[in-house]
Amino acid sequence: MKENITIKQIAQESNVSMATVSRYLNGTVTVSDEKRQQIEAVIAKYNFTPNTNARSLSLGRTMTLGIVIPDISNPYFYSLFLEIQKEATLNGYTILLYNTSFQQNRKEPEEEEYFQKLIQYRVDGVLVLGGQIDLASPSPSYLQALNRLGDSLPVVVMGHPIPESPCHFLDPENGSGVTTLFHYLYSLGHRNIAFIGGNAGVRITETRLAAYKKLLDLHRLDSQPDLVVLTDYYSQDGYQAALSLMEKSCPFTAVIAANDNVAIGAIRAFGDKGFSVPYDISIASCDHFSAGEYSIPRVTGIARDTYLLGRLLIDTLLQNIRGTSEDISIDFSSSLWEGESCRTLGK
Amino acid sequence: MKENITIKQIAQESNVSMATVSRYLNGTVTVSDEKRQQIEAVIAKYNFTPNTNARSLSLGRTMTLGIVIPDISNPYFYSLFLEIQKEATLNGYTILLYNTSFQQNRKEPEEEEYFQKLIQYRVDGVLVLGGQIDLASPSPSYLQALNRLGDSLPVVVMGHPIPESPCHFLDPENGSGVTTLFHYLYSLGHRNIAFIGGNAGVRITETRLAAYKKLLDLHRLDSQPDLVVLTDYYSQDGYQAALSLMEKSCPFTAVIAANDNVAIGAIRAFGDKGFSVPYDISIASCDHFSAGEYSIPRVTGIARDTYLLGRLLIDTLLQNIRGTSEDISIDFSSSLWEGESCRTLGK
DNA sequence: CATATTTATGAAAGCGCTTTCATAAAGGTG
DNA sequence: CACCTTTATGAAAGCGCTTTCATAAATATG
Repeated sequence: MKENITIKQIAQESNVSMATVSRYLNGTVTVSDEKRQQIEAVIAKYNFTPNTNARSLSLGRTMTLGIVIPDISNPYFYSLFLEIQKEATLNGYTILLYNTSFQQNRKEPEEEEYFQKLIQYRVDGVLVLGGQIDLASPSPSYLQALNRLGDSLPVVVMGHPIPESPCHFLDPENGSGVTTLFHYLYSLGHRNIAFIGGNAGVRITETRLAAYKKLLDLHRLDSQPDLVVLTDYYSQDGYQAALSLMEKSCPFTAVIAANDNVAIGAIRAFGDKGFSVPYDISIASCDHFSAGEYSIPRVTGIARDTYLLGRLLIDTLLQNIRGTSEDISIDFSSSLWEGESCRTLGK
Repeated sequence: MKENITIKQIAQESNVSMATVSRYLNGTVTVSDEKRQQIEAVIAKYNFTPNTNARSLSLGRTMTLGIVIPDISNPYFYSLFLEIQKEATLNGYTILLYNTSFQQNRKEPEEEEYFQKLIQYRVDGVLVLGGQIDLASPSPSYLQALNRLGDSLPVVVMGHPIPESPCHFLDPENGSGVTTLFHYLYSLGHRNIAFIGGNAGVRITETRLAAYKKLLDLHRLDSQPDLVVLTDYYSQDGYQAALSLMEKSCPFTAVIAANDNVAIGAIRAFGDKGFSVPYDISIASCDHFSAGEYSIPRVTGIARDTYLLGRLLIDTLLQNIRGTSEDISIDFSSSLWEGESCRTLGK
């Protein structure tokens, strides 16, 4: 292992001062040709790379952005992340990623620990994408930790705004996806539409559920509690939800699922019980991604524009860091991707 | 935004020296009750958190581990990551994650940049999981960057060993999965077995392909070049591969796919052309994960023990950091998970 | 050519923390 | 009780970098 070599040593060996080496490295000021060559030679000789910690300490700025994300393997979050990372890099920032594997019933306050760490690392800004913020009522200690974070740094949160918080909020879920799906299924003739969403108590679910109920109301349809099953976002959850839907005796011909994975799990469960999608049951997903394009049948669903959203998130944060805070609002384009999982009723 | 407060200010306001505050924070030495209380009060008042950069600088150690991973959304890598993160945290390390979104034909040398950054950040150790190292012949500049990384820090690489490298290598792929699948399909009566693997030129693919060819040989079966299609690891690749398999006139009754996603894409393609899995064609996956458990039909495949592997990787790195380097070798348990995508031939 | 301006450079202070060294106070020993 | 440990504390140096301030050299200006 090579011992760490410092600017000081580079300076000595190339017969210049530390200041000059530093200036050469940062290009802040022109260095004479002669010295530049000496310096370059010595740097190359030792493969020298400046110590970022020391630099940050001296600069009072780390050029690092923290991002706290509940489940990076979730395609929705992953695509947001990719866009954010790209934009951050272009602006000279390095990303410090914390994947919290947030699960509702988990005891460990992982997110709070990560908030604390981000403060300690003195990152220049933080992006919080979902997680406990999405719970209908986040724990007091979480809220305190988030506020403390917002007090120390520029923070942009993707989720429902919390009153009096020093953070900035951006809430892309307004139930419009459910509305689109509902109208679509309704126009195909479906009147008994079930809803298998994400976890109860989670904001996004509540919003979608509210939209769902409002639509039932609008169309003068009865709201059947038995047609609502809330679970989680994985295939196994869709599977379980579909089973429980079938156990109840309330009839239904169509299902709105929280995302593609849930829809795929449900298709599997229906199939296992002898029902076919879309012939017996239609199913559509609130959150389309590539998994739904290769399943059998392909899952019809709402494709959200993560490209735009990711960009908006990082841009907002960068603006915050630069102090030119300015509230933006954008209509998120989302479109219906049609597979074969829905079918006109009664044909 | 709160201005940053330092140990010095805490010390002044609680009438002790900086040294005492530092000692209190790190618990290195007992501090008298009286002073401790003063200090605690002032810290609470300001919500003070020590600056990690300064700490690292002074300590010459960052308690940070770098991990470079080609695609964290890939379930295989994600499960490795979760295990690694858990173990690292338990040992007091924070993870700096770089997702390279490595793609073979990409021009940008992302990985090399990240190696450089990790050196600059003076992380205490690095884990490189796949990526360009998996190419049959990584570029010279990549190798140089990797070696430079290994020269500066303890580095553990998951991938095929490179001679003379200062890094440690751990190569979990030996083709045994393909062997298991082949025997399984053979025992079901299949003799015309196709292989749709990951990218050509990638080590893991070559290893699996070599195993595949050796098995054909062993069973005295003809090796048909038309039955081998190399693409990538996503569903769309499986889809394309299956199409191209059907275009050729070489008959086959079974397919070994690189992973579940590829298998699912292939099933889709066969279906689109009027063939049913498993009735017309059997298909099995080298890398089983949950996606294959909910597809229709469920995909039979090799489940690799990522729990064990992740643990081995991080343990090896930690040992390296502690200087107690010791080569371990473990047999990776992998087991056959049976779905419904394979069927006895001719019944 | 004398003076004013620009440019290249170095010395040294400072970023926020840890730790060595020194010292004073407290406790233990025969 | 004199002496030796142990324990709690502070002063100050040092980690590797940036940057201000000062200075010397080079160039421009009238």
